[in-house]
Amino acid sequence: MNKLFADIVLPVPLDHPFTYLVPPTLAEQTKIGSRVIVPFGRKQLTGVVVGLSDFSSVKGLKPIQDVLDVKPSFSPEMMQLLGWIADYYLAPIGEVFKAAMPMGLSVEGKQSVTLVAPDPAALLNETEKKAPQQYKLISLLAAEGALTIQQIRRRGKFKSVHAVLNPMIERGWIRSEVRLDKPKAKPKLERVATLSQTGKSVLAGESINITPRQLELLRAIGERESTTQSPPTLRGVLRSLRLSSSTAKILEAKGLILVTDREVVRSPRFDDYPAARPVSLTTHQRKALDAVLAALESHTYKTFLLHGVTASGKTQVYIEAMRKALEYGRNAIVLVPEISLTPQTVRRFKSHFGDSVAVMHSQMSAGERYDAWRLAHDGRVKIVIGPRSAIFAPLENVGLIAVDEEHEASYKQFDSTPRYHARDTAIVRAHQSGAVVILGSATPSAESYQNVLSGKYELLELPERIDDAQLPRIEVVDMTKERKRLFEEIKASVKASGTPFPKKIPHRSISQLLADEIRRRREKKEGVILLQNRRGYSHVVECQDCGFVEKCDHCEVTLTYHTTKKHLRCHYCGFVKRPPSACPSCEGIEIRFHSLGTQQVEEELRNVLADVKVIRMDLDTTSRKGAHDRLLQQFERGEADLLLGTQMVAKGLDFPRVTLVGVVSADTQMLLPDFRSSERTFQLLTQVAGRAGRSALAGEVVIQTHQPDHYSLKYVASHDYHGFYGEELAYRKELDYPPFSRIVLAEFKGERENEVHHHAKKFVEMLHAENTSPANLILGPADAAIPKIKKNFRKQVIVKNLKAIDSTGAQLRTLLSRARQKYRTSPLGKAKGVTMTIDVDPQGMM
DNA sequence: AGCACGCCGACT
DNA sequence: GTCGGCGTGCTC
Repeated sequence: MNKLFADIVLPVPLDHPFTYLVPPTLAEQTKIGSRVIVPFGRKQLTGVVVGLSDFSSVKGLKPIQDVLDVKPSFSPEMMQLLGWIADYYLAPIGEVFKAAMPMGLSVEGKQSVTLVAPDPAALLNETEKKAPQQYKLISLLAAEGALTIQQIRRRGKFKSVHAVLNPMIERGWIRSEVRLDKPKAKPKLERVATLSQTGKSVLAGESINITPRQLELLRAIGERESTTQSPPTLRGVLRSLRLSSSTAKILEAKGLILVTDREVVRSPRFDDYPAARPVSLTTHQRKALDAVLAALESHTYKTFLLHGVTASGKTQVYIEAMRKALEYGRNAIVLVPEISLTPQTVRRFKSHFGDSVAVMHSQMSAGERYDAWRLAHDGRVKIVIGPRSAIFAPLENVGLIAVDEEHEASYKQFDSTPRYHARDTAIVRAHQSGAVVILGSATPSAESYQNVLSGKYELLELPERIDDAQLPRIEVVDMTKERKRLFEEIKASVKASGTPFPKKIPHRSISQLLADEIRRRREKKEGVILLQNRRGYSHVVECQDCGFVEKCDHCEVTLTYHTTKKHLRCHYCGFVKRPPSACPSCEGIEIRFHSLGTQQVEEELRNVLADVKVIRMDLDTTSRKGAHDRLLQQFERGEADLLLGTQMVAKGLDFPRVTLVGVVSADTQMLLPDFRSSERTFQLLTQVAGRAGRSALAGEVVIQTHQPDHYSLKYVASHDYHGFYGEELAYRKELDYPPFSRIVLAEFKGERENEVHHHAKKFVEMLHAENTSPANLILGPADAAIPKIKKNFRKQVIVKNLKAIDSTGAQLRTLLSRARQKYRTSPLGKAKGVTMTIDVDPQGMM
């Protein structure tokens, strides 16, 4: 039976595929999973065939224009995975496909018109008086040649381009066609030369009419071909013999050589990798590896959570597991957070697996990314390493997926559809291909830890650092006491000198202890890393005397201060409270918002420690390309005493000379109005503490805070991961937060606040109207934690879904897709000025 | 999402 | 009179 119709998904925000006719000439090539070019409206788009059938009830179908793939870009398994993403994350299927394609794999075309009338001058005369619009268009086209509709509209200010254009196209004055844009990435080709049969005979001695230079070239090609086992590039041979291409042309014309194109893989500068030195595993590594190997052997799905303290050698476990997977003839994917995909990391994998590894990186050019994708697609590499999007690597038969630093929020795409989580997608992908997953982290997420407790994952632990390095000693400094001490000092000096008591006690962000410790490292020429996590926008009010912070009665998250309305508000449920004039806990009146940036800390450091050499690393100093690496190298060479920075100094850095890590304020992270703030604090502090004492030198960590009794600090100080998660999970369960519930965040954005609020409120009503399940709790609308960004007001609605009642989340997705459908088809959905986005499993609630 | 069509106010 | 605003509906 002939398959005459193809269902095709297109990169438009519509949930359904479109049906096209399959012309007989393309019937052979049109396969499920292949990219095709189809007319869509007035444009041409690249779509993907997701189904073929011999029947369609839709009338007026258009034919497929062209098929781009010989081998389908998307395997059935990949399409199934993308279908899961579309369904779970409530994303249009076409946009999911687009996200899974490397940039440049899709081609687009726009309608473009040219003047084809034989005598334009006559036409201009004819139209000048009676059809000024036509006159304008003709003169435009006569001057510019071919133009797209968009270009015409921009230059000519026509009311309707088509109204003017169409009659002229009908009369044959103008020709219209859809021109495909140049593809953004193509395989790079080089010309290579091989000897033909006659060529070989000539070299063997057969006489022929040939000049000495031609013979020289022929010999060189034959020689290189036999020594390197592959034909040499024409360019290379010609250049080394100082011959021009004309000589080669003559040889080709005489039929002595064959010149063909060969694909060159653009490889981004990772070619210089050292060969791996054999590594002996620690007993803990060995034990963890053995468990993974056993699972690999059974060829069935299984997920491990590899909890290894900082510098415990998790990567080596991935590497050995990958080696085994490859031995079984299977392929592997390694996911790493964007920021840790450094040349260093890549070289590590390359040194073990050489050219079997392809790297995907967002900083690579479109061509490089395209090549990496094709290497995987064509089966020319066995391993793909990359950030989030590498989970879409077109490898077949994936047997192992390693997700390094699995707790990292950057695995969640939050700024564009589809808002998918790469770690969770990895689990689904592994499930469908019977693969083993290793989730590695020094500070696993609460979600993964809970999955261990419930028996979904198996826990593997690396409790010791390699090379006998010790975990650092951690000290928590109470900044409230520090302030009292300062107060006493001032009092004493006032008494002694008789100067008047200052109106305000100066704010100090560096404690006595931290300053002393920094001085000691300077003397010993050891390195110091200082973390100041700037979160200037978090309008959290904190009592400077006792550290008291107001929390929401219902949500247990920090309340945010709204400058305009002068009140405290919860951005989960909308709860409002008046700000206290005096601290409810200690009756102190020194209540302030903290938001000290790295720059101010740097200034204070210079005051406290004379001529201290500081390298500051934050968005300001690392925005230029390469600045990041340059600063780190300076620090490594010992050109500065101290590296001061935001989050970016917390992760992955490995400087043996660093023996002190200071955290200027743990509170900036801890008091963020987010149910994950404690977890993030624990993770960040554990990670940054891990930068200290990575060699024989013992490390020390100083954490400054106004909340010295907070449980996240307590467990960081004692390196007690299990203790922390015991307490954290109890709190999450109590308040029905993930992992005991699912959360969906619907955000409304727009320039007019009341309009935005109206939309959010209506959406809440629709949710209530559609909801039939007690598993779904609807909260809001409420202001987002950052209520206004770039002129846009932000309101949010939260739906919590209790896993205890709705284990699969099906009821949640049903509710949301129904309510969204209702919203979209209502007048609100079509209104401009307010946009809604839906984020399933959001990582940040800011 | 784009994009075109269509129906209303403010200007030469 | 027209220019240009953005509401509305569609894309196989």
